[in-house]
Amino acid sequence: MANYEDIFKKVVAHAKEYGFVFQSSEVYDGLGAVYDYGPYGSELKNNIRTYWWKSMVNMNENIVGIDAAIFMHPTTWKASGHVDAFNDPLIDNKDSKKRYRADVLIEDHTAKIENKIEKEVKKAAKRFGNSFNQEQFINTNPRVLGYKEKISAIMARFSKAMENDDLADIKTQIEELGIVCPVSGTKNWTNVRQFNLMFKTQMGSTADGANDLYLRPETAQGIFVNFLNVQKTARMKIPFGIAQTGKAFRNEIVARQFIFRMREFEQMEMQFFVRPGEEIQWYEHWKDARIKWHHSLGMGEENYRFHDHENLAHYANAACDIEFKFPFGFKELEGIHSRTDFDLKSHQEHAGRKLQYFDPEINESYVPYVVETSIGLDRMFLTILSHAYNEEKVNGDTRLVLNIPAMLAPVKAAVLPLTKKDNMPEKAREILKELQCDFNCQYEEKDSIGKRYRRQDAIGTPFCITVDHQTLEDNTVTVRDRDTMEQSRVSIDKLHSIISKKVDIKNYLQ
RNA sequence: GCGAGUGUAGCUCAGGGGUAGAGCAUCACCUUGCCAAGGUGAGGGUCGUGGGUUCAAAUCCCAUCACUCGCUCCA
Repeated sequence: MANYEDIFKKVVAHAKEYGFVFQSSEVYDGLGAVYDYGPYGSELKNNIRTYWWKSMVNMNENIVGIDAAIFMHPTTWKASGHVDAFNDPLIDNKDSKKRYRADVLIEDHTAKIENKIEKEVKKAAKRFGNSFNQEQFINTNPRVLGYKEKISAIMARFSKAMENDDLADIKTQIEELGIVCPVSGTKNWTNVRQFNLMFKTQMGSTADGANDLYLRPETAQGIFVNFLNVQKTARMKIPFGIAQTGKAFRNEIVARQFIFRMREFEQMEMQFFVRPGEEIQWYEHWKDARIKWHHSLGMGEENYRFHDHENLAHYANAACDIEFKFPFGFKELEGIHSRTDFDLKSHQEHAGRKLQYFDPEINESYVPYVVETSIGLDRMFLTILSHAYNEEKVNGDTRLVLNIPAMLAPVKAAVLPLTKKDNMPEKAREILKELQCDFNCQYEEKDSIGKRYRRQDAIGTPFCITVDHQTLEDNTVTVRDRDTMEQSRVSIDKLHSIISKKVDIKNYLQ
């Protein structure tokens, strides 16, 4: 395991050293859980996005794309459930290190008092036998009344504190009630804090009169609110899908594992709208289609697995993850969820507008069910980078190579004059010019040829094209393969097709 | 938020009270010319930040910040 961690460390260091990923705002000591993509990183990221887009949107005639804004009407997040689900006041016990929802602690406490009432009732029932009038007892017994008063006093104070955002009072209340941690049994509590999943900001240039907005925590809602727009304008018939890539933001509590978990990240999502009752069949369809997409990259089928969700979210009736074997273990890479009609229905209610589809085949209107595929672009990036990173032994020496799927490689070919003399640089630049238009290429003349090969290996360039003396005579060059290190001599006019053959997306899309 | 660790050159690290070091990398020139590490030279750091102790602090003390790991959290 330590070995895996070492490899992961090396991957992270490599990502920085070779301009793939930098820590955000590094000159200011960094910003937690935020990263920037460098020259090669941004190329790789673009290539991954393009591959996804082509295979999802361009290769499926019933899927179209959109690009929705990051800002959305605040009610969107009420409808999606994000506002309510993440307003919980949280408190930690310093001894057990356990975190609790403050409202749950207080509710548990009142539940205990309720139990006491029940006990009183049972006792009384025994005592009075058949003549026992439970209702009367509860309304008159001084002890029971005392308990009830206690409960309502607690709840009243708690609600008031919540309304006023008086977190300090909630803590005081927990202390005064003598609530102890169920694990450690102590009253050693931290302050009550609220963790917001969503980033809040303001729209409007003046502070007063500005509206609170959120940076979207998921891209899906941009698709749902545009459901009718897209369906009508692109004349889509169910079943059909809407895809989009874009940034999403989450105020997570801590940062871990490099770009695996970021506050600002990019999603590649597709929401597929289907007839109610057919969602599970489509869910299976997309599970299959998506795992095939992953396998198409040739990074080892054994490195992927499905993980079915046991606890389904409020909106889902089936859900699974595709997990990839990262250096730190199998982790979620993509989610496939059958989201039912929850989202569209909820928007329908909150917006007061019908979000329905008239299905001419069955002559009926309904709110479509949705099957979602949602993959993290940054996670996909990490998948590729960590899988591609290899240290090979070559003649007692270590070769560091990124075996990135050729189609995704940031640079497809490097054109290298063997020496800086005898017109070789000029010839090499001629070749570069020829290839540049179709492939991202590099020209390099510094250092020994071997050194240049290794530098290209380190950024995952599939081809190195070397111009030598013979080139000037017969227009042939050597082409060196990244993965095998083998060289072959080919004529310059074959270069285009040799590179194409390996890097064309067509070879990967089935 | 708790606990632990780390912060010295672009990278990896050494140094441990007395005016900053190595290797690699970078740049220039020379040399070589098909798989890294040839030669000569150069640039680059007030040792995370602030304060304290001291004649003197990168070094000791305190605080603080950032990062890493574990816990917590992660529709």
